[in-house]
Amino acid sequence: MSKNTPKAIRGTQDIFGPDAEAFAYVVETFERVRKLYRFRRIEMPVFEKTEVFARSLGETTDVVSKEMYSFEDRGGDSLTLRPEFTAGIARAFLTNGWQQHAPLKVGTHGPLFRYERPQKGRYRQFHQIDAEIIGAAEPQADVELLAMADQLLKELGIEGVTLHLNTLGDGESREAWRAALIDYFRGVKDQLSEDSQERLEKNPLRILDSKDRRDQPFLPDAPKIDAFLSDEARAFFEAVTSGLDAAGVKWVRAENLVRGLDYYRHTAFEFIPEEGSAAADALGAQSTVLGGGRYDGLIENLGGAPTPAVGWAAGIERLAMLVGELEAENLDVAIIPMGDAALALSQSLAAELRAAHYSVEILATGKAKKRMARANEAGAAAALVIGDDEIAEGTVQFKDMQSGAQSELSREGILEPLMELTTARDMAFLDDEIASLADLADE
RNA sequence: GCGAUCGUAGCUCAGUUGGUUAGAGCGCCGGUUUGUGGUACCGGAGGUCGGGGGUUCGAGACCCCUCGAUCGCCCCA
Repeated sequence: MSKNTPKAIRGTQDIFGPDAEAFAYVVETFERVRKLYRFRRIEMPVFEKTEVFARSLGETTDVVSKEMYSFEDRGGDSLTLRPEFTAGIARAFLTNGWQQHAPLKVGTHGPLFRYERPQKGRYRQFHQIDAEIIGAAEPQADVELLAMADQLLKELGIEGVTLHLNTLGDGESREAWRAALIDYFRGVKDQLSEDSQERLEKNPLRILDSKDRRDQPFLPDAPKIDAFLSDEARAFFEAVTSGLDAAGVKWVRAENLVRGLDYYRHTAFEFIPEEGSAAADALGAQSTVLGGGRYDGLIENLGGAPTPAVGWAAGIERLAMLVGELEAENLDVAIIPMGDAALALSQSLAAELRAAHYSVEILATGKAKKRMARANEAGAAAALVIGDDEIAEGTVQFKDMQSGAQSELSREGILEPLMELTTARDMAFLDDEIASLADLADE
């Protein structure tokens, strides 16, 4: 590589091959599950006015105070590359009058940007899938959203990840709890870690999350949210948990789980790999694979009418790491033309076969030996060799790549054996799928 | 933003206390059949040792800076 060659920007990635297949698999699976739950697809701009995020997430959060890609456009407006989806969706809900569709279930995916120190599973341009229910105050919405997340992870074949669930209560419960936490931690302030001393002012809830050994002794006796929950908030949380049980979604209570963004109320959750599991290993220090909660105050914050909402987002790269590397699907037909006349014929043949929904690759360059090897490499079910002799006869050499058997068939005659070969291959694949689904059902 | 480790062919790595033309495996290209694969054998291409500066008679190996990756903290999906 020449030293003049430009390099990629720090924290961005170029994804190719098995990793890209895994990435696409995550998105495709999300799209499929999304439809099962009848979430509508939306597309969102990648940038917004800076205030959309500043007001939504909270000025003092790390995301807003030091991680946003903000810039002035030529008109002098301060714009920001979206660091998350929810704020922009809430803004769209208001500016487009989507109230008329409430309760609105929507899903999307795409790139997000955060100026952070890159690490495994943490990038400056990263990608998320996202699901939101806006305008639904009932716990049923939380349950449905979590059931969808749970099913998504199962469909992706991800194991060893569990739902950690907490409630932050309604606005009043949360404030009362927050005040009690500040009181409690202020009493032992000089014994806390430097980080937590700072958190005491900025975001006391986060102290509960601390991994610092100096903070640990004070955590068990810290005030619990449960003591501050209003009757409504308690009833709400009970409805969520019993709904999850009924839906067959496994969860554990995580009293210390809080979320970093200011807009969360009531339900807060994260799917986290179990300690020591392969999943935990694959993710390194980035433990949360999917997270979210209820944000009843957000839309009001942006100047709208009070509107309840719940949502979650999941990192596509992180999910892809848990999925592991995937191979591209096998090729159906490799066409190997020998000579110019044969090339022209292969192009029309390829068009016909592709119209019939067979995947086709024309291998027109290199020696026959090399091309056959490439057909094999691509996992072709069949190879069609065409040369001057075949053109004269109106035939093709049809080779079953599995058995190696080759026969000369009329051009029209290839469809039937081709269908036999590909369905045999697909049936074998389906048998495996059914077997693994049966295993899943047994659990 | 803080602390630590690392950076040699496309990939995974080896390069002894600094010393002549920097190596291996896999991959790639070619040959052993001028139109045929998965094995075997033979041959070949490919690296300004992340970049810049310094120490030295001499540096891939030592020092400094820089860029990047990885690990932990922080944060978060």
